[in-house]
Amino acid sequence: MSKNSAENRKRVIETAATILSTRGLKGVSIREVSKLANAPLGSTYHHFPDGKVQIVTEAIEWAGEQAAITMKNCLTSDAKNGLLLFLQQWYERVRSSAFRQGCPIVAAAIEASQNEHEEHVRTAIADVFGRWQKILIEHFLSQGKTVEYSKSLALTTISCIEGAVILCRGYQNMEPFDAIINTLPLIISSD
Amino acid sequence: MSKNSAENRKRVIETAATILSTRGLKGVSIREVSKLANAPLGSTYHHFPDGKVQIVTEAIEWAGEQAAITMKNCLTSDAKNGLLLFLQQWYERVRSSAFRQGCPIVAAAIEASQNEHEEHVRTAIADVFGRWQKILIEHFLSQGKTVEYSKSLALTTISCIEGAVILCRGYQNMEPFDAIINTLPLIISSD
DNA sequence: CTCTTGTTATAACACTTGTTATAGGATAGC
DNA sequence: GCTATCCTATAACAAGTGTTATAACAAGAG
Repeated sequence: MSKNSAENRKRVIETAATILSTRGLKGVSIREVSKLANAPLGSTYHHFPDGKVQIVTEAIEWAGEQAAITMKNCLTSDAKNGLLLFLQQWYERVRSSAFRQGCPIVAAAIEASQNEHEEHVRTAIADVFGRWQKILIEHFLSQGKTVEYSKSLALTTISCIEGAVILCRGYQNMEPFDAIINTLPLIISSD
Repeated sequence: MSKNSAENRKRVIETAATILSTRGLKGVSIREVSKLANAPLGSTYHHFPDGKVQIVTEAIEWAGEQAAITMKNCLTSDAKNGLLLFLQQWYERVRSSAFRQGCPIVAAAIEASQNEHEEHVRTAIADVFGRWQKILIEHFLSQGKTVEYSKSLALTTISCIEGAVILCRGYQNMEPFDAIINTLPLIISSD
C-alpha cells in the first residue's frame, strides 16, 4: 500500500465527515467526496469496497473519536472548568463556520433509516454517543455525584449541546449557545 | 376549488411533515409524498407551483404551529406541571414510533443549505423556533423569572428537548429523555 | 349547449445518485 | 527483465430526483 493511498483513504473519511456535518447523510455523495478529497473515484471504491455505508460509518467513528479526544483533554486539563472549555470549542466551530457546520453524528442519527442496509451506521452512532456519555459520567463521578445523577447529567449535557448547536443554525445566531452556557452550570454544580 | 382539492393540499403538507420528521429534508420526494397522500402528482404541482421548496416550507410552518398549539395548551392547562406534560407528549411520539419520528424542524435546520434557493425554508425554521421561544419566555415570565433568565431558560428547554429526541433515536432507547425529565426541573424551579 | 376555470394524467427532460465492470497503469519482489 | 499486486481511469447501468409541457377531464356559469 503506497503512502499516497493511505492518505487518500484518510482524506476521504475526513471530507465525508465534514460534508456530513454540513449537509447531512444524504448530502454525502461519493463522487463529490472523492473530488474534494483529491482522491480518484476508482481509488475510493478500492479502499471502501462496501461503498457509501462504509465511508459514512467510518466518518462517524472518526468524527466521534475526535470529539471524544478533545472532550477528554478539556476535562482532564481543568476538572472544574473543563466542560466550559469544551463548550467553547463547539461554540467556535459553529460560529466560525457561519452556522454551516453542526455535529455529523446528529445529522446521521436523524437521517439513518431503519433498514438492514444501514445497520452499521446505526451502531456506529450509538457507539459514539455511548462513548461520549461514558466520559462525562466518569467526570461527574469523580466530582462526587451519585451514579444515577451522573448518568442523567451526562445525557442532559449532550442533549443540551446538540440541541443548542441545531438551534444556533436555525436562528443563525449564537444565542442558544449563550443560554446553555448560562444554565448548564446550574444543574452541574448543584448536588 | 373543490373540497377534495383543498383536502389534497392539506394531506400533502401533513405527509411531507411526517416524512420530514422521519427521513429528513432530502428524504422528502414529491412523487412519494403525493403517492402517500393519495394526491395526484399533477395536482400537487398545481397547488404548489413553486415545487419542493414551497411544500417543505409549508410543512415546516404547519408542524411548527401544531407543536406551538399543544405547547400552549399544556402550559395554560397547568401552569406548574405544564412543561412536564409537554415533555411527555414528545416522549410518546418518539417511543410509539419506535424511534423513527423526530422533530421535522430540526431535520430541516440541519440539512437546509445556504443558497438563495432555500431562503424561504430557513426563515420558516427561524420563525418556528422563535415562536416556541416566545411562548416559553412568557411562561417563565409569568412565573416571576427575570427577562434575561426567562430567555435563557426558554432556549435551554428547547435545546434539551430537541437534543434528547435525537439522542433517543441514536441510542434506540428513551434514557436521554428520562434524563432531561429529571434534570430540567432543577434549572426551571431554581430562581 | 358553450365556455371558462380549476384540476389531473402522461410523458419527457436533464441531472444526480450508488454501483459495477473492465481495462489500464504503477510499483514492488524476484 | 518478468510478474503479481495494488491502485486508478473510464464508461456504463439502473434508479431516482425536481421540474415542465401538453393534453385531457370535470364542473359550474352564462
